[in-house]
Amino acid sequence: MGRAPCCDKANVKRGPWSPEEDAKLKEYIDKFGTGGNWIALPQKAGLRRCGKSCRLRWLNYLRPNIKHGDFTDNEDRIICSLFASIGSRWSIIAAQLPGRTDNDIKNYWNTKLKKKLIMGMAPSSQKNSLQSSPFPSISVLEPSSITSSPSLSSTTSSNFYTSSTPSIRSLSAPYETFSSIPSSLLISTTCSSNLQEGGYIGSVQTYHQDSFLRFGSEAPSCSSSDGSSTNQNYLYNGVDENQNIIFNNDHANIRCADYDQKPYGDQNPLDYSLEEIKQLFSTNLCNNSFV
DNA sequence: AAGAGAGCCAACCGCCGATTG
DNA sequence: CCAATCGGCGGTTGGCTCTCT
Repeated sequence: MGRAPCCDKANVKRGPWSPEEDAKLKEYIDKFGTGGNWIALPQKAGLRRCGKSCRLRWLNYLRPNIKHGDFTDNEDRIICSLFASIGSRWSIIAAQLPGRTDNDIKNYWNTKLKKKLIMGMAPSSQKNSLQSSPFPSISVLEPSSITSSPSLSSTTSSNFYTSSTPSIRSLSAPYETFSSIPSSLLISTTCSSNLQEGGYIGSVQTYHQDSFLRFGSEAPSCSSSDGSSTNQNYLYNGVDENQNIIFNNDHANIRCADYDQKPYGDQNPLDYSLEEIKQLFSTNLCNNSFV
């Protein structure tokens, strides 16, 4: 037997919201907040709506800073990579895309992105990679591509997949292999580095069961307001503003944390070499020898 | 121009886990 | 400890719009 309905369906309005209802709901929440009780909210706000309907309307449409409209290539990449690693956990995926709702992402995936992938139509800059593999691969840029541009995000926002740029090398990233690693072990991972080449590696995000494993800092800051930047900044934070891991010389200082247990921003950055990152995404990962 | 089909997306449904009394 | 309640989530649906024939 299912649970009782949350409201009297006979006495609540259903279907699309009118501008007047939107205004009422928004005005009420702006003034009083949700009060932690969606069920009681519609009555207080003077709405003949189910509390769940109010909640959905607020979260998916009325809430401030909601982003509507086309998804960017970068957002495509994040969705693809997270879907490959955790599946249809839309709320978790949405949490990585500020301004996007789980419903939006779900709709976008079901109506567009899935077809893009099936048809081999990756985000425009990454077609080559996805035509050969359902999983994104990691690209590594040579140091010159990092330091030569004041706007890191504009030059590297498309580096999650193989690129046709000659200076970019790609690494295969079989995301499903992460599931074999106990997330608790990953927190204390340490690596040394001997690599002589520099580079830049795409953002790395994955999950282990309910735990979110992430590399990089939560609020990376690698550029000053005038657009200038330094390698030192990159090294310190480990990632750029797009959560991409920065490699320079033979090191990348990145954070690695269990999202559910401790914010990754609280973890000390650890040194990883390019080789070690490669191993992260290759067979060593499957064998747990990374830890 | 009109009908059919496809695409899109807001909203609903029902289940699950957490919380509360 | 247990049942009731609620918030949150993912899957699904229905209706509107767009495109094609």
